[in-house]
Amino acid sequence: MLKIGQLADKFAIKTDTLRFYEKHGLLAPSIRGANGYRLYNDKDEAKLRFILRAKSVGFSLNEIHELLSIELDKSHWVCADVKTLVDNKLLEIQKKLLELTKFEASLQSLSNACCGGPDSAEHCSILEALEDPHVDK
Amino acid sequence: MLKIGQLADKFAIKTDTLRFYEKHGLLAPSIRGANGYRLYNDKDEAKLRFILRAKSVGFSLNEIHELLSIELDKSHWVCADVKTLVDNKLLEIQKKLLELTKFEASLQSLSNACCGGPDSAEHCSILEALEDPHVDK
DNA sequence: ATAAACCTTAGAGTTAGATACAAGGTCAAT
DNA sequence: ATTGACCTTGTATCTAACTCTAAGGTTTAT
Repeated sequence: MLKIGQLADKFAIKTDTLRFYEKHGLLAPSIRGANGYRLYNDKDEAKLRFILRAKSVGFSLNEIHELLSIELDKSHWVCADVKTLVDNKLLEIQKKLLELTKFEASLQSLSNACCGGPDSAEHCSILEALEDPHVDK
Repeated sequence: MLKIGQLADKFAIKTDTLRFYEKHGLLAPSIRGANGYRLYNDKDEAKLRFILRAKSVGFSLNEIHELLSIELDKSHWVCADVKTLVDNKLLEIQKKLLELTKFEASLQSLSNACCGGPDSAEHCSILEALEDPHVDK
């Protein structure tokens, strides 16, 4: 049985974060002490590990909520349900990757075009590229 | 001279966005009509184009603010100043790319491990991977 | 002249995920 | 018995970039 501070320390998070997760329906301690203190057992700890691991692969708290409702009632779900969540997330991540890759390419070409030296910025090719009314998007 | 709605339409943004940019010191119309209406001239329009183009390569509004203060007073800056902004942004984008690439790889391997079929989720390898107390991070 | 479409301001709400603060109760050690 | 570390609740704040609402004034077309 761990108190909130002990569990937080164990997973290198803040007590505030645990209360936040509780308020948002992700993880409530199984019991409270007579003094009202939150007490977390091994199952709670496993659930927290699940949450943090899901976070570490990019799931949002809302998505983790969905994952948890499956996790806690596995027999009513099938593999396809779980895989769909993962694949949707994958698509989302890939979309973001695409956008960032475009940003990267644009920035790189701006950077390459600029001398980066002590010359006045009056003819800086970066600024010119951003100004130019002929190039769009 | 364009009214706020006309300029907004021209660039496919909302009038709210233009007021927002004004409030945040990015773009104020050169003049106001006798009725108090905002009136944007060609220079304002060019500035908006600059802002939107900077946004399209990934700069935040704060960063665009910096870029604009250079753009509007070029002679007091040198290429190195501009290039530094671009290169810092580039590093930031690359850092995000790295994180998302890790997410992608993790999700992909979760997805690959799962049959995705109509079998009960009780032995779903995705859930097992997220549960497993032995694998960390 | 009246309705639709436009404009003004100030200020509140949204999303996500915390993070901080205030006012107070509890516990362990000295 | 008192200090300090811990816990409780509720509420507020933060970032970013809008987005929306309210209450009202203006323009344009019919």
